[in-house]
Order: sequence, then structure tokens, then C-alpha cells
Amino acid sequence: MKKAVVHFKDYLKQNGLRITKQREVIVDLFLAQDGHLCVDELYYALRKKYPNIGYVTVYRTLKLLKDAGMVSEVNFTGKMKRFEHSFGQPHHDHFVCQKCGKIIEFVDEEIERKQKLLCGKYRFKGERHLMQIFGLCRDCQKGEA
Amino acid sequence: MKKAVVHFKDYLKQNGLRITKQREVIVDLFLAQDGHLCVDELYYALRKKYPNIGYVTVYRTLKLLKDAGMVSEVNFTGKMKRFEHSFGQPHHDHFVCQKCGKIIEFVDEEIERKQKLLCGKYRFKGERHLMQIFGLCRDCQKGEA
DNA sequence: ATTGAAAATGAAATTCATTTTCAATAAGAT
DNA sequence: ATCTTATTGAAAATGAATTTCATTTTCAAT
Repeated sequence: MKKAVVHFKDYLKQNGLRITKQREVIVDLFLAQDGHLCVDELYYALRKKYPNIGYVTVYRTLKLLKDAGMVSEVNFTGKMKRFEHSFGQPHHDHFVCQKCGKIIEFVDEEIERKQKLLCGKYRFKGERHLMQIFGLCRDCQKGEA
Repeated sequence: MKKAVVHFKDYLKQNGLRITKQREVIVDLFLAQDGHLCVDELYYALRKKYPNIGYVTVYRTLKLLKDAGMVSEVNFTGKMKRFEHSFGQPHHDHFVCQKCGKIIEFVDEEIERKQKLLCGKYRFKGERHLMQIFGLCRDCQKGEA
């Protein structure tokens, strides 16, 4: 069993919560994806295999994963929230393609450093940051020519 | 009359739209503020002087200002949208205090440069970016001691 | 293996921000 | 002043997220 799944089950046990079929199925499928899913996408993907699973249960399970520190919410467009893995992942930022909606992650040490510098300069106690670059991804640039 | 107001009136005329009492009042009050207001805050501020103004009119007028390129929407917490001046303002980013909710602007040339570099590296055609640093503002740090 | 208390589920209802609809009103061109 | 048409404001509609609640399931104690 994957580390992440073990971590989740531990979290449940330590908090007096239960391991259910639905939670197993949702977490499995979520972890198998590498993308930035919204609840809808995950829900419909789940429905294909398990037609009785409830929309709200997907919401609730994602919230659990978030509480367990395994998932983080990201808001790109102000529309639906998206969820991404954050178990053993380093901090990263995002490119957001405004044509196809694709989300591309990038890691940059200098940005992390810069954040600390800026906080010092403005006497702000920074805890986390968020950086998103909007534009056109490689594929969508081709279609523009 | 302020430059911004003139610009707005020009925009209305050029688009066959009308200059109304409500629009004047909303734009005046919005421009007089320097903060990052949400619709609610602006609406209640307006109500004090003009109790008959409608909530929806505030929404619509902010949308107009956005279309006129004078205002930009910023999403900080995923809850209500906030609106800030963008007429003759340079691009800037934000600190967001997680205790008092205060929003502090900062401008940093290096971040702008860094964005371009990253786009080159990843072959992404960046058009705009967004950077937010969450944490504690100066005042709220005091209260923590 | 059975039981029973507590947690989880799923459907429906609710909330909250935002958008649309529409009849009444007001702007501004003629 | 008149007339066309945009605008207004209230109410209804929408869309995402959350809460409620009766039913079902888990799992620890028997």
C-alpha cells in the first residue's frame, strides 16, 4: 500500500474516524491522478466505477485529506476550487493556461528566497505565499500562429 | 474633476452608455477609498449617504469600471472578490494579514524580472502574474508577543 | 460472530456570493 | 417637451459549498 494511503489511515485512526469503502475509493482515485482536480471532476470519475457515491462525500473526504495535511486547495480562477497533492511534495507555484486551462507546476528557489527578503523589508511575518503566472502554455502557443 | 472620473465618463460616452446619478456616486466613493473593497463594503458605505441605491447597481458599476480598465478584481481568500484601482497604477503584489485581514501592496522589480525568466525557462507565454504573501502584518505581530 | 453506540453516507435543503430577469424609471438625443 | 432606449432596483435564479437529517455502516466491546 502506498505511503500516502497509510498516512491517511493513520490519521483516521488517531482521530477516532473510520475507514470506509467510500474513503478508500476516493483517496485511491485521487492519489492515482497527478493533476489539479476539482470536486466535479473527481466526482464524475468516481461515478463511472461506483455509481452510488455521493457528491457530498467527495467534498467531505477531500476536506479530511486537507485536514490530514495531504491535500491543498488552490484557487485559480475564482470558480471551483482545485485540489492538489501535498504529501511529501515541495512547495511549488503554478502556470495557468488561459486557453486550455492546463495547470503546470514549477519550483523556484529564488522565489522562495525573494519572499523572505520582501517580508524582511516590509516587516511582514510571512508564512506562505502563492504565485501564479497566467498566459499561454506551449501547446496553445502553437495554435496561435 | 479627477482624471479617473473623466476617463470613466469618456468610456461611457464612447460606448453609448449613460452617465447616471448612481454611477457618479459609486465611482466617486470608490475612487475616494484607497483600499481593497468588496461589494458589500462599498454598498454599505454608499447606503449611508444614498439609502436607495441598489446592491446590484454597485455590482454592475464595478463591472463597468473593470471593463473600462480602471479597476481590477483580486481574489484573496476565495470568499468575496475585492476590487482595487488600476488606473495609472503600476503592477503590484500583496501581503495579506491572516489575523486582521489587512491587505498591503508592494512593488518589486525583481519579481517582475523573475517572472519573465521563468516563462522563458518553461516556454510559457506569460501575460500577467499574481503573487500573494500570507502571514502577520506589523501590528498583528505585536499582539502575538 | 453479535450487538450497539457513534460515525458516515447520500439526498435534499440551506447558505452565500453573484448574475439574470423584468417592469418601472430616467437619460439624453431629437 | 417628446420619445427611444439604457438603467435601475427588487425579486428570482444560479452555482458552488455547506449543513441537516434519516438511514446505513463501522468497529470496539461483548
